[in-house]
Amino acid sequence: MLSERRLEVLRAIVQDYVGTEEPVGSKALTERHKLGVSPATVRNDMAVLEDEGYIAQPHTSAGRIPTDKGYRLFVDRLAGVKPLSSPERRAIQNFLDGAVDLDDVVGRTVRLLAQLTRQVAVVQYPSLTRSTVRHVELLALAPARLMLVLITDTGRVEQRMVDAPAPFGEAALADLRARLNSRVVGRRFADVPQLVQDLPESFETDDRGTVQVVLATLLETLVEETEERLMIGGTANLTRFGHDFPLTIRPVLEALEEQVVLLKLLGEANESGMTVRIGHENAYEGLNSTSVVSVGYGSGGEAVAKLGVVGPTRMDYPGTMGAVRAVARYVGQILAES
Amino acid sequence: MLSERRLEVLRAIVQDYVGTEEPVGSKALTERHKLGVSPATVRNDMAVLEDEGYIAQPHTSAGRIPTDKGYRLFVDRLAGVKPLSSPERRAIQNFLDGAVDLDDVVGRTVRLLAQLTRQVAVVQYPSLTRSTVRHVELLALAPARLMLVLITDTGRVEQRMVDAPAPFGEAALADLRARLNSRVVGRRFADVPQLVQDLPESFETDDRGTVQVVLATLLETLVEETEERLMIGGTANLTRFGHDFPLTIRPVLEALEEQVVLLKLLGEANESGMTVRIGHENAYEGLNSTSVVSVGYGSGGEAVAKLGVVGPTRMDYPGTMGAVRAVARYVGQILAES
DNA sequence: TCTGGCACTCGGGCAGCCCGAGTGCCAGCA
DNA sequence: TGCTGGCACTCGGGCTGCCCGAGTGCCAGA
Repeated sequence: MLSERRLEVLRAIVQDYVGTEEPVGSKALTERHKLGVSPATVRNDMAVLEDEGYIAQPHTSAGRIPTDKGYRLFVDRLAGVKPLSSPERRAIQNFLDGAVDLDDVVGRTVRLLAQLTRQVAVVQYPSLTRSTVRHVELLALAPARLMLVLITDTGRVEQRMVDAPAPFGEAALADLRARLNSRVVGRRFADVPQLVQDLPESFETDDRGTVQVVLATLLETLVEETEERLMIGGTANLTRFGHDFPLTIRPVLEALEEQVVLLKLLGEANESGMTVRIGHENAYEGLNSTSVVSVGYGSGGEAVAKLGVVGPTRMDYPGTMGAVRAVARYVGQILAES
Repeated sequence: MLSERRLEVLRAIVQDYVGTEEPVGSKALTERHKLGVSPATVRNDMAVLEDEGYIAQPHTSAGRIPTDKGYRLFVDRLAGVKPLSSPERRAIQNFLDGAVDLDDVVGRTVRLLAQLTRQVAVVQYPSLTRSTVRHVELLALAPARLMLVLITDTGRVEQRMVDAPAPFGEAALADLRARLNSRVVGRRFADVPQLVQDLPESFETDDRGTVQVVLATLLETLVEETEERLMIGGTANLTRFGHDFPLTIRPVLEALEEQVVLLKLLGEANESGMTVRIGHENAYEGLNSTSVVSVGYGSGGEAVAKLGVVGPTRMDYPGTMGAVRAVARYVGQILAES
């Protein structure tokens, strides 16, 4: 167990290093922080912290920098979440209030988050599986060509073409549309399959095939779209990464293009609370020198999707966590209103 | 007017510099290319080319590199468009054929283009203004809450919420839906405004307000969506930019996030043929050290949108142009089929 | 008009040097 | 026992001076 003062030293190291990007030495520490002890004492503390693996020296005769383990301790025990200032809060609200549709909400959120944190922002679109159905529409573009449109309570719209095995009359179409809606509107997507299971039976033999194809397409859409979409922004902030950055930045850019990786990353995050993954805690190798701060957001009490930021392990955790949390909250509000 | 041989020297310089990324000297040139003259002669030619502004020296006692003007001449007069190999063509077709919807087509296109050219790819979604209407759908989510869904011939779907000033009956809704569709289906978006102009008059006074709001929303959607959407990919290729690249890459990343800038960039491109903008020819300052190769694509003979790549001015122009042209062609085919 | 020769320039890389920040250790003191 | 001041030591970074070689421009001759 580390003494109170040693924790204080660790905190000071993290803060200084985040600020200056340079290894911090014992003397500088005592000058910038009121630790009440001499550099020599700090040196002893640092030696202990290094033994325990919380800090490291890039090379002899250099200051110390925090390790992933050090940041972890800092986040868990030494740092709170820094709330945003009220002007910032107002700015967020104003900015998000102007959104006209879901794409716009997500787009604005991603820009906002990138700007606030000066890092790369990732926002997941509200998930289909947790959403409820607001409406299902079925259009005949040609006698045997239908279009299926799915509208969610979060405003998301998905459409699919359906090629019917046989021409499908306008009456049958209206019938199917009505029955489909009466069964699924307001229900969760996850429950849809069993709700429509027996629908084909109530149709005439001629139409049954088409109904089945339509339902199959609907269910398929639900499954496919479980691979969620997401939007990223603020990649220009990657240039603030560090000196050695051509090596660091490349795998990060690659990771950001792999939506699968990002979704997995966000997916790993805790259901409700905020999650911080530091450096090697990230499963994906390319992100080993980055930290990911993510949190769920949703229209009600329940999270329908996640958002977060990706930045260097050397980041301002309290500030970033504050911004992420605040933005998630406001987006949730906006979604609830629409 | 430059002699044939001097042009040949310029071509050799461009090719070598693109390959090696290093200033090329007279001796190396004569060794790698069969120019049939001595280094001394080449030096004289180089001096002329430099006077004319086609090449430059980073510093005395270094080789020459092409200027923007040099690349321009190279593209205009010295280089053709390099056709893809037939395995490449087959690969493109196979890759694009698997697409399930418009988002997927665009997504695959962007990945494909980035991979083929090893540069940053930009693909614009098919434009609404040049598209035609396939269907307009109108749904009542609540008595005074409507949803307007617009479906284009390219498979794009746009939706908007409409708050009606007064409750709107199911009959009136069906009526409006039918009339709207009979007037605009198959017409170009640009023609829609005047086609629906007199619609409100044929409705009862009670409903007229709502009809007007719906139409207003429809027209607004057309205008708003003239700010097109686009998708980018291959940003990881930016790391291959050059040595000095932290300075170069930042403004490029910023430009790539400014959709407006990109759209303008693509928009400037020629209607039909391929357009190459080299270095300072790009209006946007951040892209002054990049070249943009863009071309229109479309389902018929007509271009409905554009796509292209952004890369360093030092790029393989013939190869890039070949890839861009080929991809545009296949995407056009795919769109025509769907 | 091309060519070979020659003197010149200058950036990059290498070796050597110094400087200073930072360390670990130790003896002394509360 | 724990903190402190002092001291010797280490080592990376930056500066200087140097050389080398690629590349140039010019010129006289074929």
